[in-house]
Amino acid sequence: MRFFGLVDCNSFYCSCERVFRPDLRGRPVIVLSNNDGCAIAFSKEAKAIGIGTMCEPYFQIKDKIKKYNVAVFSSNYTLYDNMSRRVMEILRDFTPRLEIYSVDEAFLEFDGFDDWDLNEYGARMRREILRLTGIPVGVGISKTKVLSKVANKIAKKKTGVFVMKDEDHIDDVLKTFPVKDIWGIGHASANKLHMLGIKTAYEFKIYKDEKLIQRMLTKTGREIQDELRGISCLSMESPEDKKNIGASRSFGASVYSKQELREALAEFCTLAGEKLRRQQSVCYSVTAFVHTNPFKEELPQYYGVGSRTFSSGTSDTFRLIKGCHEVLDDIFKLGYEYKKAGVLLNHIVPQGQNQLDLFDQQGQDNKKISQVVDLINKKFGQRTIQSASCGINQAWRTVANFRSSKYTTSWKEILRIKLDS
DNA sequence: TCTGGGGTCCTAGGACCC
DNA sequence: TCTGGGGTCCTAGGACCC
Repeated sequence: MRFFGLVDCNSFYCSCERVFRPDLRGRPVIVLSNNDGCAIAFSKEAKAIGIGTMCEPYFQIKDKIKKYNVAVFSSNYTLYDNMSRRVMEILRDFTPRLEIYSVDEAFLEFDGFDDWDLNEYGARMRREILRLTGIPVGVGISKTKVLSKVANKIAKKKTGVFVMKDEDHIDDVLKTFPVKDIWGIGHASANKLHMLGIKTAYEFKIYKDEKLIQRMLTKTGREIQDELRGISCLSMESPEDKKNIGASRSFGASVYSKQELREALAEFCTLAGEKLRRQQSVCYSVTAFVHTNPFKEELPQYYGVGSRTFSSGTSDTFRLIKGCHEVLDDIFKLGYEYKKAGVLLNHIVPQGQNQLDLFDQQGQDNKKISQVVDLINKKFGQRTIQSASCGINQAWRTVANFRSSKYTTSWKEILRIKLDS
């Protein structure tokens, strides 16, 4: 018998912050999105006082934050990525098959664990992760990935570990589990199922007209139905190279000039190019976009987008920048208040499969420069060296007023402890 | 004043080919 | 009067995830 486990860190970003700030124990904590725009992570104390709606604008909850003395943080992805890596390394000791699903979640496959007490095994995972990282996690175990997700949600409400093995037990749980909370069933699909009179996961599981489900929810929905029935359709996946790479940001201040958009696009090309080179791929085209603030309905709105194709695959930041700047020449319109811009790299293939351009004998990519730039930035920190076209002052740069330290990745920011004598 | 970012998968429909 | 059929590839858009 094969089982799937899902381990999920509780309020991951908040938990990371709290590891290095034990004084925040018991106090509500939230973490804001880029640009300090809205709240994206909440400790259970924050949820308890009614701050827990994903992407609630920060400015709309400021009163509550003050009233309840909520600790507020800007996102510190350097810290979260590093803490995530530590958690995942511990999980590797518990199964030979681990799929890192996101920064705070992983699937585990248990094949040949029939005689094991999976409840106890899950509890051990929790203890070890908490002991070694300070991060609390929930563990759900069942017959398929979708069911393990269900079990994980139950685990969080209960003791932290929940195992569903036999059919009757699973059905009992599914009878009280809303169909809209199933992994993979979003708003649109839940509404469609409601129209069929399906409200619980159990009703979905036993719904007979599979052809109708296929037509309404596509193959994805059909597979979820089978997964609820204990038939595994979704297998463990290994990390693959990204098929799309993007970099975009909202601006910290309003942007009106082409020059500033040129800087921002150059910066995003730098970020995207680094990601592309890290997976040793090249892209054949780049898309750039700029747009106004859709929330400011009283202002004229504009969304400009365009692409450039390269004669050969590239991962050269400077070529990406040049392409995006050409696009900007096409799409820029004066007189708008721009709020966001971004770049997308398309048609990505492994470096080894790059088709060189017949008429481009010496190659337009300056591989050596990119390599050296990457090396310097890795050794001395991000943006130690970069294209001057990214600008110096960068008035448009995302704001982050409540950023914590890079406790685990920077000697300069390591935690200091004062000892009273 | 102030509203995130980065991905994946699936399908329908158009373009194109023989 | 009457104008095929089958296949592949690509892309845009929808839905969903964390």
